[in-house]
Amino acid sequence: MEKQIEMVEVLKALADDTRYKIFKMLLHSELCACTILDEFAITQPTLSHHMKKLTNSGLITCRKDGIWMRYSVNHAVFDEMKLEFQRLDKVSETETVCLCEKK
Amino acid sequence: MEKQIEMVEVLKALADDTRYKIFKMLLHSELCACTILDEFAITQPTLSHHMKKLTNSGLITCRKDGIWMRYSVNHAVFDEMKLEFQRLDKVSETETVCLCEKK
DNA sequence: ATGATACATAGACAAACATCTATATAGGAG
DNA sequence: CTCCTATATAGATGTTTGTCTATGTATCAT
Repeated sequence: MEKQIEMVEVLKALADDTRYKIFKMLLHSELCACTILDEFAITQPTLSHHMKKLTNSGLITCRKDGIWMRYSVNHAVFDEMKLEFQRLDKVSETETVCLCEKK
Repeated sequence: MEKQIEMVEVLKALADDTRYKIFKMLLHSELCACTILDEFAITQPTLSHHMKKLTNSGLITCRKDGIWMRYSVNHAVFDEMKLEFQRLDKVSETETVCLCEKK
């Protein structure tokens, strides 16, 4: 069964400069919060808030490792998002017709 | 030269239930504002506001046709967005290393 | 010129959001 | 148990956003 992802929630998670940059940082390596924090001019609670939005969307997962919280990309969700965009390109969904075509 | 798209701006444009649905409606047919409006329980000025966000991001284009404003997807931008996601998957950008790896 | 229709703009407002400071929690070291 | 470090939560605040009503603009038909 397919991952039922909430597209708009994932898009909202990525639709912020800071979070999009965090996402890109996590794409190729698992990082802990303090390492991510070093890259930004924000406070620790602000980062914590952003990480919550990212994990709530499903796009980012976290695991507790002693003192540290290690974050990484949930590639299943990312792949599903990309796949959804590919699908949109092909499928014609409801195919609305413009009512003003009475030229 | 490539379309220099502003990813986060495009993502912001799509990160709303109403706008995401509008985007999907426009993917396969050019539609005028009044036809789009029929599909939603919002007022005409609210739709106008959403269309502005979509067109400002570059993802949607519009052309005036007499009385009507006809909207459609700018596939160059949509393709560029998808391509960007594909690129991210491959390229390792800055490749940050976690500083807490002192296990 | 007048009226009707399609859309945009202005201004108001409540909800959501990004951010901060202060504080709580939880794990590890001594 | 105590202290330090990493992270989360609570509460406050200014900004952005989605929405509305009211009004302006532009195009077409009469």
